[in-house]
Amino acid sequence: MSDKTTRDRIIEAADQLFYQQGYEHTSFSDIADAVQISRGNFYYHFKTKDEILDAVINLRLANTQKMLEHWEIQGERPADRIRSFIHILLANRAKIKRYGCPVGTLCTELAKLNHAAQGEANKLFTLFRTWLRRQFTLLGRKDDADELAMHLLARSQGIATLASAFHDEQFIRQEVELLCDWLEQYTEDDARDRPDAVKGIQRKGRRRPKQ
Amino acid sequence: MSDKTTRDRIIEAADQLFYQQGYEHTSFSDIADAVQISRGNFYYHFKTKDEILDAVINLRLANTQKMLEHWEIQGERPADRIRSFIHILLANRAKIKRYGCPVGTLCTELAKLNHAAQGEANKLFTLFRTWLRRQFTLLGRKDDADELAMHLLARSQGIATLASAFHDEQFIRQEVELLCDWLEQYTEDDARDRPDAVKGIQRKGRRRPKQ
DNA sequence: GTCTATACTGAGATAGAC
DNA sequence: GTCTATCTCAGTATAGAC
Repeated sequence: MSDKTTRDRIIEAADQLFYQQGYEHTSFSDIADAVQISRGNFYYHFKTKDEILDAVINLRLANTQKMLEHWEIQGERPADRIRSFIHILLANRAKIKRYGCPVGTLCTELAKLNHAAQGEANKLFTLFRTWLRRQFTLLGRKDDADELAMHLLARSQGIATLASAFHDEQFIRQEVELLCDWLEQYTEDDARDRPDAVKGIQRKGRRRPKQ
Repeated sequence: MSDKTTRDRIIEAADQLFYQQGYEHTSFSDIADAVQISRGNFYYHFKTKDEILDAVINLRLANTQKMLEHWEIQGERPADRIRSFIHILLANRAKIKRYGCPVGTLCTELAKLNHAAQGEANKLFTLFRTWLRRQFTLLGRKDDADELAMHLLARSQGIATLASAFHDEQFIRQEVELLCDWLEQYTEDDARDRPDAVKGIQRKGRRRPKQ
């Protein structure tokens, strides 16, 4: 179909704008301008703003799914896969510093608006949660896999929120290192080789120079 | 002054509404309705929406300052004071579950809007950061007091974000306990008495039943 | 399938009566 | 100090020409 292109371009533009400006603060005109179509034409593709939001969430769900599958294939051991998750904080640090986490900020905004799409947006979190839970289960933590998954998700969210508020990329690096240290204690093989790594999340007296 | 009452009532109503609905999503009518005054009267007290936002932020700054001073007086040891901070997550868990953290969600929203008051709102975070840094310094961690303060702030933010997304109060309890465990390793006196408490943020194999 | 024109709504903001 | 009336403007949404 030829209209598929325009529709997809609208969704992608909305995706970007919702992330950068927030859902409510993004108007039809903003999206129409970005895609270089008229506002009238816009309504041929989407009748309401909620419809666009649904489409954007579905796009994000699909992309996230793909990413998780890619990590699953690429990472041999579960610990490597979890590290892939932790490292998106580094890979996206510039955007996170500017706009926060795309998942967290959307869910937070929709929660305040008490928007009908809240449940859909939260599926993004659930996708990560389920995937992480599986990885921790594979690590032999089947009893507390979900707690660990939620803990890691929460840590990531907090890092994104503060990095954004303080416009501080270095903080992301700092906390990612702490997360990797934290992960080590659950990596059985590594733990056997380096028993002192289990000691704690934060090594006492540690101090890295600002770069 | 007799107008002080009305003005203060406006600020307090705006404070609540900005927290519950978000800044942008709260209209003049919403606030006017809450205070039971007409929109016209409203403009006698505040010329623009930004002015109300400033007033709300200043109110929050003052209240936060008072709370921190209270904790400072009430808590004998720095560790007790830091625990006071951690425990607001529990005390406010119902609201956090529904609306997230008042500081975090406001800063996140203003960042997306690229609003002029961003800097003012971030002072709320700075207030906590500076206070926590001092407590950790008093705990003898002067080299990494700021890192620890930021770490704790980030953990709190993440907890609030996920508790809100998943509407899960139990998660708050769970993570607060982890935070208290984490704090123990920096509590010198406690550490001397219970050397195993330093081992790690999360005790392996631990599993609490859901309550 | 794309465009223009236009209606409707609510929000921010002002003027001026009481 | 409080009110009503009114203005402007942007955002959502629709109808219909091409």
